[in-house]
Amino acid sequence: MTRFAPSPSGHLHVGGARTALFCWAFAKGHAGTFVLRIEDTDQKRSSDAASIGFVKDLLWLGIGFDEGPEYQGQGGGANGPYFQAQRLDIYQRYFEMLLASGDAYYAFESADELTALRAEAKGKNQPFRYTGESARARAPAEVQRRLDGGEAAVIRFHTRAGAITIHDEILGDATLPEGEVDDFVIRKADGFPTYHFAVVVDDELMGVTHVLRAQEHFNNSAKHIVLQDALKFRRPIYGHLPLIFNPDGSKMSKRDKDKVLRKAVAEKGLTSPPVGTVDPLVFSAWLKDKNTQLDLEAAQSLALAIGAVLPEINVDDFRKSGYLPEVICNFLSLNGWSPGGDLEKFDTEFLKKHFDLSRVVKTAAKFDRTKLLAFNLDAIQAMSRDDFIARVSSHGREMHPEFMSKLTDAQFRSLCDASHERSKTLDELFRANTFIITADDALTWDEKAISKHLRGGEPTGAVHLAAARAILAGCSDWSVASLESALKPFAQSLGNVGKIAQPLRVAVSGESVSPPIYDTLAILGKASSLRRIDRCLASL
RNA sequence: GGCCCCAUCGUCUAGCCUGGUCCAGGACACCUCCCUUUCAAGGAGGACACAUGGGUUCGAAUCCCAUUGGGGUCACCA
Repeated sequence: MTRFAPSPSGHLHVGGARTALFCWAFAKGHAGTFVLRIEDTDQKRSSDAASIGFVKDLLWLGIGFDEGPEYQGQGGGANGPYFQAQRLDIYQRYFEMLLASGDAYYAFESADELTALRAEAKGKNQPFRYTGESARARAPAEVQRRLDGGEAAVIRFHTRAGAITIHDEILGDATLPEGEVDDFVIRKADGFPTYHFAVVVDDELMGVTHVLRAQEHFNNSAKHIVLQDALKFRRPIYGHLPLIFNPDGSKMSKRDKDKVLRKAVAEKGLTSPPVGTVDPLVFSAWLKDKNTQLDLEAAQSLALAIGAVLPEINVDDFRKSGYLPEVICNFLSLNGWSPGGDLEKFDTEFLKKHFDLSRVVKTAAKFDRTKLLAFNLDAIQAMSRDDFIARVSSHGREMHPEFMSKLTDAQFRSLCDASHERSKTLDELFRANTFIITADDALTWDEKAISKHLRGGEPTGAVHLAAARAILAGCSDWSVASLESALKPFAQSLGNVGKIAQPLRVAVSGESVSPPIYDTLAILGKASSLRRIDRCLASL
């Protein structure tokens, strides 16, 4: 049995997704159970209604769970509740056990006092270690009196002397010398357990046998081990997964979006937000303090307004950008694991069958979006025509409803056919072809494209365009094939086919880049194409 | 800074455990050429790595040690 145990969040980021995927694959490959547990023991961060929004990302990826919160037919189970905040009475029983055995004690230092001690240690370049001698020596009666008096107190675990060895299926064994683990807090002043305590109790009670988590948790394992021993719990088998970084080696985080925005804002010299994007007060506070983050919606509207492209961080970002869930899973698997040999492309069925801890790599990976994009392209090209149309259209209905509503079914299908082999994402076709849904009378032309392809050349592109217009006007059948046969002889008479294709392209699309020209004309239709050409000619 | 972990092309990685078949394989990116109506896509080639220094050994990418570099961690966050 494995578990994925994130803190509540509306979004799943790629690192979390990889952890979930590996936990899922490992459990499924061993006829085991995959549990989702929500670690919501931090009251400050756990109030949102959207607290488990990330579950929809999990399901989109195809990662279902056997036990956990009930959500769209997933979850349930006999070991609940699966929200830690609902398990307080359970933890309380174990606190009392440790208190009674002398393995835990009350401590009364305030957060400020501890911060000061920490700062002092830091100043001397020493690690901070809580030594609980005076607290442990306190007479039970005094402790009781202070508790009765309503004084704020935490419960700390009394870590016994001795080195602690962590067995890890991925990293091997590591031994922390005595004194590395201090008397850490297991119950906060608000009565909630800390992460360490809740994890240990829940993993035992839920029957978790294998704990796969990110490497940043490695040292925490020592704390978990001493707790398990004191509570007479079984020790799960650990596997700490290598971290995933940005290409520049920095940690991947939602802050990266703010970073990109700050840079774009600075480049544009903006001192106030574009109207209708971000509240001016929020904006100036955000500009002033580089540690603050805009919320997702604000960030997106600001990005749209200033033409910045936010980096994809969350699984949902990738979905919106038109990546395929199966490709995300495939690619994520390759960050930290490989099946060996030269095999790179595989699905989650394969992963389930072949995933094993011994082939997990020890080194951190840098997340390479370019390779992801290449994988996405490969997967799209491998789709059947009908599949592609279905998936693009479903993406379009959600992300680009206006675009979809302005195209007839036939137009959309032609556009798909013209775009299939060149689409790296499901979104590209929409972003690259807005000229199609622009009204004929509203189309504007890119100045550079006009001067190069219409005004330039000898004779000018405009002359060829006018000639082509005459030929097109005589076409009764507006299909790709007949357009081609109508235009080709003329084009060839000019020597270079580009002489006619480029002026036409610019005239009907406004830009020098579009799908193949015959497809472009066919999609627009005769009336629209001629109207655009006429307006273009008139505008010169 | 203490402690822990890690180290193969720019990137993800195979090979390492069970030294020789590795003057190190694949993929993405890159470069060149071809195709071509734009952008892509596609085709054919190419360049590119065992961090350094010591051992062990007939022989080391593979085993050992040191150095260097990178990362993690040191919360009443998870």
